[in-house]
Amino acid sequence: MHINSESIIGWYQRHKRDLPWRNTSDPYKIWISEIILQQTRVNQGLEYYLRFVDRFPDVKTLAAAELDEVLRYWQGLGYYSRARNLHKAACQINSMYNGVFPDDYQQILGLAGVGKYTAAAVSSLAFNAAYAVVDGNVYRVLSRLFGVDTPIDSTTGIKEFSELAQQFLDKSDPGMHNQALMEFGALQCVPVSPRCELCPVSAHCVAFKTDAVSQLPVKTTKVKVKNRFLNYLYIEYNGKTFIQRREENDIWKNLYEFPLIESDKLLATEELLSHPLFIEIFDGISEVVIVTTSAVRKHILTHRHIYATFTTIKINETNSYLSRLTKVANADLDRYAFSRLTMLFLEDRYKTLLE
DNA sequence: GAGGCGTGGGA
DNA sequence: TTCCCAAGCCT
Repeated sequence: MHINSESIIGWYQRHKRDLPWRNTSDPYKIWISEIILQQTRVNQGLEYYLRFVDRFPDVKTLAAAELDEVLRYWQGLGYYSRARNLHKAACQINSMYNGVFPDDYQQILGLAGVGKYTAAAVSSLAFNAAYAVVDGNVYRVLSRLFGVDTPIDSTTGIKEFSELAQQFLDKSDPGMHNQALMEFGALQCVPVSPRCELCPVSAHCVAFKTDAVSQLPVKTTKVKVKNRFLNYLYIEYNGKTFIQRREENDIWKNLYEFPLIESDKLLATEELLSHPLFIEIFDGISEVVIVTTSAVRKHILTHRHIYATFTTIKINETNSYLSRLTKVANADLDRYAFSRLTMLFLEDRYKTLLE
């Protein structure tokens, strides 16, 4: 290997952003930041990080909290399994390591929600252990620098890049090396139209010299988008409404939502009213008034297109079905974690009420 | 090992 | 508009 990371580390020290998790050696806070930053940009995660560590400053505080509250702090950030696993891992650390964050790579790797990337990041950044991180940035930087066109999402690609990253690692300062490589990928060696004329290693970059920068890294799989149709029932009952907690292994698990009728296509109002579940939900209630049905909301996820409606329904009595749900005053809805889709509906509704 | 899991931003 | 993505992990 005829190039090392020295000039990338130099670039990092000149260009790095001042971020809160870079001003601490607390493995707990470094861990929290790494989980938040999974598949998430710094700008999106920064405020969440600050609020989260303010409310849950250490392992014991996090482990002692209710999952519902942890999810409240995660609301809107996405990939909610991260929050569930953070809570689970805090409990693991409590019971297995007396609340002291482990300093060993294998032990860190054993925590819920921690894979090879996060274990390498936390052990190198907090304990300077010699493990190279391999994240999306590193794939991109290494594939271009060394001209590797093995697909990064293939079994051989994962192995090849993992070995390359470990060889490339500056064992004298693994934490610095890892941060430098990721920041370099995030700010300089960006996915689209990088400014190679400003790059400190372009002279050594195989992709630059062969004009292949725009074609690296190589990825094979393409996500297939499926449609889902969600018909939510926003029920008005004496200033209160009904919500339920999602418990299935599905999108938004453990978040709250309004009573839901999922269908395989868009439903006209008459189809919704005659749906067996709708009939069951309002069974025995004499006066069920359809106040309004929202326009269809298209909620775009990476792998799903969700078409959702919110039907506002007014009732003056309850029944056995509804009594099994959580009845909540409208003013108290902010105590529960909801998906962005539902939050956006609630924000629109609140604005409408003010008009 | 392929599919599932969120959200928001930029070209 | 449409596409790709952004510091992955789990099953």
